[in-house]
Amino acid sequence: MTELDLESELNPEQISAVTHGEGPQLVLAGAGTGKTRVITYRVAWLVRERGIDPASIVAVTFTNKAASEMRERTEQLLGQAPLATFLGTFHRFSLGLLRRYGERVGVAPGFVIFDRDDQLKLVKRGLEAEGLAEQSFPPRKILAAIGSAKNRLLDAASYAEQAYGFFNERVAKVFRHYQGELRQANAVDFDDMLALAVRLLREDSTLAERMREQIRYLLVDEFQDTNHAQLKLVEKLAGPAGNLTAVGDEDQGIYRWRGADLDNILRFEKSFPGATVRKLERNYRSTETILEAAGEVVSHNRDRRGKSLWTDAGAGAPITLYWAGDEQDEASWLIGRLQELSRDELQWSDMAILVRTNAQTRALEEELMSRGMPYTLVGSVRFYERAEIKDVLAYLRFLRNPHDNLALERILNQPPRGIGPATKEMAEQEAASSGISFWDYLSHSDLGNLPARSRCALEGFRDVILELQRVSEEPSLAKLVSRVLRDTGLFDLYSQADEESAARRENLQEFVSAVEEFSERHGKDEVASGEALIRFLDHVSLVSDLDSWQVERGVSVMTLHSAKGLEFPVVAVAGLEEGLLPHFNARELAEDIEEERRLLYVGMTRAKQILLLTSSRRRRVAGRYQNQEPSPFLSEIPDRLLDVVESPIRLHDPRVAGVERFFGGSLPPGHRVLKDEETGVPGGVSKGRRVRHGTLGTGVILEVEGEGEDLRITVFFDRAGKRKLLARFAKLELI
DNA sequence: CGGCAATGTGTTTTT
DNA sequence: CACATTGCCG
Repeated sequence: MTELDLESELNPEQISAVTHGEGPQLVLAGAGTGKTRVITYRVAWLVRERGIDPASIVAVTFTNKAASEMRERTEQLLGQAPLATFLGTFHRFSLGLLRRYGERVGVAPGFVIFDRDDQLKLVKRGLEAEGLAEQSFPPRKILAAIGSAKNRLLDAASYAEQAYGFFNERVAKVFRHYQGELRQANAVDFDDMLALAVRLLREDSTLAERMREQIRYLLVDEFQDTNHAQLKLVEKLAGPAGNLTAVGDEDQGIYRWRGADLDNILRFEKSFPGATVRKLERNYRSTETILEAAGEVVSHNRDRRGKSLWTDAGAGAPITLYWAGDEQDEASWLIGRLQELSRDELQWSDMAILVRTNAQTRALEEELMSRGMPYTLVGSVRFYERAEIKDVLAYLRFLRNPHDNLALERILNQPPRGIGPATKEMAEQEAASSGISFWDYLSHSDLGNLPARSRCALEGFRDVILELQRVSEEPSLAKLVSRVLRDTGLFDLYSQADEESAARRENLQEFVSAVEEFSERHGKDEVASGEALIRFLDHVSLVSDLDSWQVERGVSVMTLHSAKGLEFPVVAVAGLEEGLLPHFNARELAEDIEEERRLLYVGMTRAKQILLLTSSRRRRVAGRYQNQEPSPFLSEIPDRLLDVVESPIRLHDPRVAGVERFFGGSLPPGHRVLKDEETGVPGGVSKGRRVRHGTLGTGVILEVEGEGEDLRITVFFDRAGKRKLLARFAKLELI
């Protein structure tokens, strides 16, 4: 057993946070200041030095990955395993509560969790039922409104009460419908998990009291990303004077769009009066240059308490900013640069490329592939969201909960077994006229009223399910899954030799392995298969791709959001352009722009030694080339910290810069860009190009100076000789 | 009923 | 450009 040596392992600020006594404390921990360390040491200290029962400590993190890291490190510190402390996400915690006491808030045991696709389907059905067109009421928008209502702890009824205006009143109707269907299916959505947990604790004060007594110390990580429901949950569990340690950094709040409320951290003392507030400002991760640049950027935000990070790591290398021609050029320079760096002592796994949107990863991936460099793409194609996997999951969900009619709908004719829309419609009618559910009708009626063909198809489906239900009584989850794959014909669906089929087969096999691994880790003998099935389905709903990601193979490519909490010796943030970062959809509200700035801040502060930034003049967006302006955030980085590299392509290859670029994004009236086939050379205003002028005739470009409105072009006209023209006025046509 | 083709559409981040 | 949805035909 190792000694807990705080003095030599922690700095004074960290020590006071770790050894904080009773009452709430907020630890404002800047990027790289060792907040994980504080949490793990605090848990270890409470157990070791204070003799606190580990089971009475609850530590909530934002991702499962963070939780398992903390578990590992804490167990290491204590030299014992496994710890009885709850260490997991808000959602996992809430789900645990609901699995035990859910009946008190209206969810029957065995309820399932609807994913985003299910949610959208419910919204669409609600729209249809209310006679609303998807065009004027985009399902995603409706769903966002419902989600945000739930985050604010409004149920359908109270939402309807306060909904004003045309749009919101319709949302309220869809919301009511949506919630009704959830209940009918005995299902909850993601936001329900939190909202119902809060409701449970509000309505059952005895339970709340018991929980508060049991949880003697509550620790919450990434507090800046908590939403209203999560704050209320924390308040319920800790009590106003409770032993809460909240750790967070308002400069790293990047989940506003998901309901996160920065006020939770900015006005912490309002929720927890008398709280001690500490700051961790000593950074152990990055160089001075990186810290200063990132600090300058984020200092432009208004919504912050403000802190200044420092390090004694020394200045380090300057930040390199590359002005790329287009996204291929960007990828090629960036990855070339990484290749150069790998000749030093750096490994591929020491490097990460961070982007704002998943779409940006394409060009990067192509470049990495073509150079044969090892890389891992994080999170773009989620395993459990692949169609073939969702099919199996739908069967499992339905077996566990026959009220899950979304799952039923999915599997009814998958694989195709002759149950088309017409058959489905008829059977639904029959079920409805008998006043029973669709499945009850299928399993308990003789289907005599249906045409023979439909009847046979439905009976086939019924028999498959009934047989599988028998299998699911047996204890082995893995066996059930393979039976599902075999008996339903799902696996045979992909028996062809083509690549896609093979990939899907592999995925299904991987799924079976995942089930086996899960069963082994969760003691397969102890629980009945039904219980195991619930646990597995919960697990699937709660894990993300990032959770299983390890810095193992190659360069990591991921979104800025996924990068939170990680660090790499070399970090590149690509696509620093207006419209991407800050993102187009976040350009209106000051709060949204500040969040985009924080996103860049998060990205920059992931870097330990080397930070690369790129900004492209041109980018393919939805298949069309678009001219891009540099991100305004770039000008917030002091010049002296930047090494600027200009794409060589721009200097001599007008293909990339493009004529639009020279005209500041739009061509003057009367001008057009000739198609490449028309000129033989891809269009662009550059030296040597021939042009035609309305009155001066044809000529050749000698010089191009200035930009945008000030763009001046010197042309040697065949008839009129040398003339300097302001491109804004002169009607020049490239020929 | 099922598969395919053509058409049209929209583009963020995810526990 | 990629995806989803729609419409058509076997």
